[in-house]
Amino acid sequence: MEYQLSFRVNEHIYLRDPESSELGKQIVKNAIDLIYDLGFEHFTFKKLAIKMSTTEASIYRYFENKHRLLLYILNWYWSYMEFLVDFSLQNIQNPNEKLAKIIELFTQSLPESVGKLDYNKFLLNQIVLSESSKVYLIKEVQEINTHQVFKPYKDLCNKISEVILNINPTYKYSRSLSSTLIETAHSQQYFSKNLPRLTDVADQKDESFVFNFLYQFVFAALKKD
Amino acid sequence: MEYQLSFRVNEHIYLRDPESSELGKQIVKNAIDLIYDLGFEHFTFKKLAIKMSTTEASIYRYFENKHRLLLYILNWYWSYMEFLVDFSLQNIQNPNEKLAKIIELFTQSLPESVGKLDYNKFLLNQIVLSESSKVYLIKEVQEINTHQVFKPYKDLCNKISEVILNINPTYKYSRSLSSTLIETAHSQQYFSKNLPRLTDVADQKDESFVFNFLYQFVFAALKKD
DNA sequence: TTTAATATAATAGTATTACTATTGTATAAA
DNA sequence: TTTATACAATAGTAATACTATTATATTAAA
Repeated sequence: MEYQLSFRVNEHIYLRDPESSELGKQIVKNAIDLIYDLGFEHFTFKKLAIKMSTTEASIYRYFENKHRLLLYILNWYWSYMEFLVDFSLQNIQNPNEKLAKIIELFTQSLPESVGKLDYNKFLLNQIVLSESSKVYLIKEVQEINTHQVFKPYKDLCNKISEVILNINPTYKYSRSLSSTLIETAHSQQYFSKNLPRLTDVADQKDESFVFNFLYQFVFAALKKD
Repeated sequence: MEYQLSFRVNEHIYLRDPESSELGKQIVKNAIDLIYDLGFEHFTFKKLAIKMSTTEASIYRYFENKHRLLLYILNWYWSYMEFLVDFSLQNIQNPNEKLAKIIELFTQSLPESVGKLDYNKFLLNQIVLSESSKVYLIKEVQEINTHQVFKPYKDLCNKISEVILNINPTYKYSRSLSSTLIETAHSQQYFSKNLPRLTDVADQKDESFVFNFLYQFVFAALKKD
């Protein structure tokens, strides 16, 4: 049995739903490839249009600007990760095991086995590591936040935070620890690869380093005295 | 007694040393103000030139592009923070107290009492919160890293990592914990202000929230079993 | 089955941004 | 007094971001 995964994305993010047409889907798919190749700063709608043999103006009918397109991809990623958390925690009762599983999801490559995506999981994961914080580290953050465009991120943190409170109901920083878990998973993976002296990774190919680091400090933080 | 603080910045970052002329100093000082006002994405050399009543071309004689200018400011910030760590740990013997002091430095407003700067400490601190990660989350990171442009950040982490190893000599992640401390201090302060649902902050004006959160988890991570 | 309405994307622009080659002027050295 | 050279301004070009308008295809109505 093979199934396709798809998520509804907040309609304030796009001008026209990219899921509603073949061109729209291709825009998102090709954008992931091209942002991976060029980095977000060098990525432009013109280059994307050339890659897809369409025109800039056609892409502008779907997204106001490249930031919105990145935000769309991240909303998609956060929704997907929340699904993956739900999916992976099925039939696990022990909350400690649950949290360990969550840390694994954010530090290892995304599982190929769980559902089929329209997008390349590896590339999606890579651009999340380098580009995700650029969707909220902007002057307009407060303004676009009123349109709930970060809701999937907050929902994801909430879900993790529930598991945390299950382990230690008196812990006062369950949401901050959740967002720190996610942000640190990303930054330490990025540092391991690009600025390893900011980490203690021995072998840059070692996928388990960030898992081990996060596992140690997240569980230490939750230990009751 | 009042003294002026100044740091040597890696010469690969600029075309002409901004410390070497009045115009150069003004470029950096005004850039901090304008990046704070507009955000890095909307900041351009043209706007900076108009603000300073000079020309774009004159600014280009100092910095190759706006990213290099931001990198210059961050190098300055990292050097300043390393100085502040050194300064603040004087006469503290207890390594636990030392680390508490370090967390305080990264989570409270920068102390006005320590030395005079050419730059506005408050604005410098604010743009670090929102813009600092943009200096390394770029496609060219590996290439510019070969010129040691991130050395002040690595030195700063090393210094913190020494204090950590003083507390727990067998802890295996002293550098990762240091970079996580700094990155988390920044991201949680940013979230507290702009996306509070990603944190557990009660009152957005509460400066001690991020300190308390970080203090709890850093010391928990270092506890020996 | 013809006409009208709608949806879609392409053409063809403009304004802004990023960057550079060249020129002009002031100061210092020969 | 002439010659360097240091510096910043003028005056550009190329790329990027964005938009108004037009063309075409499809669907719906008469």
